[in-house]
Amino acid sequence: MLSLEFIRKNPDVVRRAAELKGEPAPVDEILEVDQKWRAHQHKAEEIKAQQNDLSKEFARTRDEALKTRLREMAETAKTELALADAVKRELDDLLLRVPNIFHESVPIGETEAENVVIREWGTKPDLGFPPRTHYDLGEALGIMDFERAVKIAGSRFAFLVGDGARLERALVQLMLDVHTREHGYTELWAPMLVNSAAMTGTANLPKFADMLFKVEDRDLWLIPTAEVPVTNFHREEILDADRLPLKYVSYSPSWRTEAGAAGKDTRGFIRMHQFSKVELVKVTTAETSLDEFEKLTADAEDILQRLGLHYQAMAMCTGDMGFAQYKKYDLNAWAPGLDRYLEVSSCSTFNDFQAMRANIRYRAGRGTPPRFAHTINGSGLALPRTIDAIIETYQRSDGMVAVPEVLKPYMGGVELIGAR
RNA sequence: GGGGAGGUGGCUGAGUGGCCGAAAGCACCCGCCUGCUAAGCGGGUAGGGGGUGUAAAGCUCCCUCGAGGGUUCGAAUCCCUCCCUUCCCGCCA
Repeated sequence: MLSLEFIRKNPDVVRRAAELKGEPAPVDEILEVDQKWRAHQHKAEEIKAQQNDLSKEFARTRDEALKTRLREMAETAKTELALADAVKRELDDLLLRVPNIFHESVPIGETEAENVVIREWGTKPDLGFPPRTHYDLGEALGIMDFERAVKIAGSRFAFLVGDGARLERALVQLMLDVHTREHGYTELWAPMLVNSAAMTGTANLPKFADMLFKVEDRDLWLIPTAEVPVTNFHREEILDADRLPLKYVSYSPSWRTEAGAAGKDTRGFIRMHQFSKVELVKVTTAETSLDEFEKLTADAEDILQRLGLHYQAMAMCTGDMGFAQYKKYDLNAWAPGLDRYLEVSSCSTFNDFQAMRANIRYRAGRGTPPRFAHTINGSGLALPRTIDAIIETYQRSDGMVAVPEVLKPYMGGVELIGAR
């Protein structure tokens, strides 16, 4: 979230950012409630201070009249504090609903049409024959099964079968190996159900509850991304600055209701209720976060390059960026069969927006006050669409799919999917 | 799931109604001492918020001893509920 102090001092900056993001921001309401809260707070504190003083006096004098007066004061203080607390809760709730501001380098725009391609790697491959889609090939090769998944779970679920499942596992291994051994990330295996506080820390709550699966009768939610448990790993902590940046990589399934995506990407292995993802997370300082964000994006891109997949890196415009993000890049891999780019990674930096919610701080030096950390994350990469791009890019005219060179060590001798 | 013990600052840990936001130790910082290092000596070091400052500093007040509620003039300390840790038993991958 944005600090109350920041909103007090820069209401116009906050209003403008919200407007360009297409998000509502209760700035005026906050300023109003803030006034109210401070008045109550001040009054409550005055009574309390007086009460504390007189209470000490009573300890000495044991004066019964004073005791009666103190009893009344205690009542007054209690009601006034309760009033102040109620207003503060209202204020806190409003603060959680204010979108983040964005970095000055973010392109201004309303829709995805105004996103900007900042990099392109490789070119669209010319296969020399009409490319087929991954779902067509996947079902023909028996490595993807959507029909049976519908039977046991519903739409937007899938089975990967045989070499399909193996391909997914190989990709996870490759990504984890590269990120831990070469990019310096520490692997985390994280809880995949988290509580409301954690969800609030990463800003999935309160605004986006309808995107999440919730466990009945418990304060537990299925994670929509490992970003949630991993970013919250250091919640309520004060870190030493010389330990930063902290770099974590975590493989996990991710669950999303895909509310609001009805009718979109219903065909194929693209937009699933459950999917695997290798997620990169950094916790860093204010000074280094933009730089670390670029490096994290490069780490994700490295995987695409090793896989030999053509992709574009896009800078998201304000309107397409989202509530919590300070700056965001999407990596879109080319899928020849679908004849379109698929978003396989989304890399974001949050400034101190998440850290403030999760209360993650660091101390820059002895005797200096703690500061809120900056958090960064990005997929490195999301599995289904990466698999799609691989299948469609490495397909052959005979309907079989070649295993990319880097994956061969992980495929247990399988070099060609479909050869039996 | 049943029963016992417990949750205090960066860490260890004392504190059973006011003198406690908290002894002591460790760690760390500053200074002194020392040829250097170690030791020693002196001082300092929790977080959040309000008010007052142009800002910082400072001053001042309030809150925080797992969370919430209660008793009391007054709660780290007493009572209740919940969460968590740990031990024993039960169950089970």
